[in-house]
Amino acid sequence: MVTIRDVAKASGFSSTTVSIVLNNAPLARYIPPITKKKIETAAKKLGYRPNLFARSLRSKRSHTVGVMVFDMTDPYCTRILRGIENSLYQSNFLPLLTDVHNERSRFERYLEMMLDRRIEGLVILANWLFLDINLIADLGKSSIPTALIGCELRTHSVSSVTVDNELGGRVAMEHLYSLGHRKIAFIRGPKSLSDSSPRWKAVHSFAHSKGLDLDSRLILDLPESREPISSFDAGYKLTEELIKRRRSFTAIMAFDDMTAFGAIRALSKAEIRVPEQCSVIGFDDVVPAALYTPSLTTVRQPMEAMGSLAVSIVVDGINSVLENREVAAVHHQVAPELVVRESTRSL
Amino acid sequence: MVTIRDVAKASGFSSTTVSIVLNNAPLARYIPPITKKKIETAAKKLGYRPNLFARSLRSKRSHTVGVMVFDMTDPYCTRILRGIENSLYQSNFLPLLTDVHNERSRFERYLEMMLDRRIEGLVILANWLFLDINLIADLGKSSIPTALIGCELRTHSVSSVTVDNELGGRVAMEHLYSLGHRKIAFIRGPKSLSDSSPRWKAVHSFAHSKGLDLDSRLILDLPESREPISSFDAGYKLTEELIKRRRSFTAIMAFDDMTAFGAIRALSKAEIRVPEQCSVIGFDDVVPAALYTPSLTTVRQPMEAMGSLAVSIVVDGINSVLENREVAAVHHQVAPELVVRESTRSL
DNA sequence: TCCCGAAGTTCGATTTAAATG
DNA sequence: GCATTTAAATCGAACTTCGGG
Repeated sequence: MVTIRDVAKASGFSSTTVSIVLNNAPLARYIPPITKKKIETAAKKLGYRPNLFARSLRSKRSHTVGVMVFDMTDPYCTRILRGIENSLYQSNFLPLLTDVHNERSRFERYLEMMLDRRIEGLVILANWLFLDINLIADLGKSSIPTALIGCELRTHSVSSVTVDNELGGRVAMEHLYSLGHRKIAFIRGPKSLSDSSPRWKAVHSFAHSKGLDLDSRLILDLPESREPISSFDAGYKLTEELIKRRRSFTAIMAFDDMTAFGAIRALSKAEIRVPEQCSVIGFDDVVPAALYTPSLTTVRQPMEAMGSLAVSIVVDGINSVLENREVAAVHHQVAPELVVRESTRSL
Repeated sequence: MVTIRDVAKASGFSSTTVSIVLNNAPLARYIPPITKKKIETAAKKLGYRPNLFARSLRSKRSHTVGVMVFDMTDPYCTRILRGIENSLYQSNFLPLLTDVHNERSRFERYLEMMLDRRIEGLVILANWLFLDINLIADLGKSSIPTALIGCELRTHSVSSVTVDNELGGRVAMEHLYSLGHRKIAFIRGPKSLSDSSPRWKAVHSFAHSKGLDLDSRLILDLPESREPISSFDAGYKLTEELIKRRRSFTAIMAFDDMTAFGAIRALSKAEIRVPEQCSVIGFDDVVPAALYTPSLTTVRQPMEAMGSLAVSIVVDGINSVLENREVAAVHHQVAPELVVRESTRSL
């Protein structure tokens, strides 16, 4: 391995000068262009690459940002990760990406590993609240700028990026309503999930504003669970239950796309055609939504943008820390967007 | 930050002794239990965590393995990553995970970043051959144990893990044949992909062995492309083309699951019901395959296992390097497995 | 010789303070 | 004082060498 001393020897200068030139440090303005050129060509010729361990040991910087996701096999994660990765790539930070599998023990162990590697910032993608609030709150104090995607800790000093769930719920309802649907079945999210209640609140107030009353026998709740697949299974079972109740409905509003997929499967089993006999709308717009048959109408979370936003919050935070400025937590809410495909149709 | 010297001071011993005790180095056997205990409790009380930069600088070890995937939004990647991540977690290595987006420039830049961070091993997940063979071959020489998943470089000193595509092709054919299908349409993989030809070879020889002749007007090829979504689009378009030709067929064997999804969509548009009027079989068994309506019959690649296998190859390689033993490239082929679901049915 | 512990060197870079003309 | 360069200290842990009992 070629070291800075090798470059010094080859160029005829001291390692100090080499360091100053190659890093374009403040002192570099005193160094004549000829010297610079010599050093640079020597470095290039030798293929010099600075040892990051040595550099980080001295400078206390790692140029690394930790990224934690709750479950990488969940297509929801995947798309946000794209945004995170892209932004980090552009900011010259390397992501230290870990998958927590919705297990608290993994969360703790990976967090330790990241701290050991001196991450300068942290992005946590966690819509399911499996994580230890206290641990995260500690982070806020630890001078490691942190952003949460998909949930919010208003009380603490941790930034967040979330969708406007209320808007999303309203948009979905407006869509179904405008297509003429009045008898709508609902599969709501689990109560422990912070996304659930604002979506429902919007549905409720929309219905109220239109003088539509909601049939409580057409409202079911997703059970608490942390497996992403389970929301498909639950969607399937709850829709079967819905059909069994023999209350007529012309549309289903599912908590998320996975639930919607389960619902479509159950409808199809019961020989109810989508969208001819029943419309279905999801939430999220995960990748498979566009590939499904029928393709799924859904409320899209701008996932790439959310990832980028979280990164820019964290990177700003890192810069603030470097300049000894105060870092304040920010809370962003982004607007979702209706994507009309084949699974909904007017009556 | 608390350093080893702080622990030394607090426990009343020198930093040497602290280092020996906490690392359980060979010399530790001479040190009396009482000393050890004192040092350990002091370390715990202070919350001492060794600085990895300092440690790595000295020891030349990073306990990090690089992982490169071609596209994280591809569900094929996702599932293999699970296997990789799990095994790495158990081996106490931290993955440095990067997503190359099927771009060569990213591949090169991330490779450099990884090398700079002194990865001890590398796992590359790349079924699409976008990558620079030469760069990878260099890796083989660079004493960084490397494993390729999904393609093979027999000529070079790089290990690999692949599926037995020939077996997979045969299994799929046997399934369709046993259901009574004789007029089968094929959407083959792009020629540049190493998976394509063995699968087709197996189909061909199976047909030959049964005296079945393949109608060339029912055989189409996926175009060359690196977008995962495109295989859905291509599957859709090619199936439309197939229908337009008005040659009757009772089953479609698609190159992979994405292609199969596209085919199902096209069939459904043409009011051809799956599986009642046409069976469809895929390859891979990506997560959405089980969620699709109808759920997809497919040839499953044991993806988690493939990821684990690649990791164990790399970890073995790392250990060999540490003990100055020779590292030989190994080439594993794993057996795929038929998963029968709803998209195929007997005539 | 065996056991225990410490002083000092090393890894490869950055940075401070200082030395030249 | 100014432009140009460098010796030496430093970061935190690991390892080599050595000395005392």
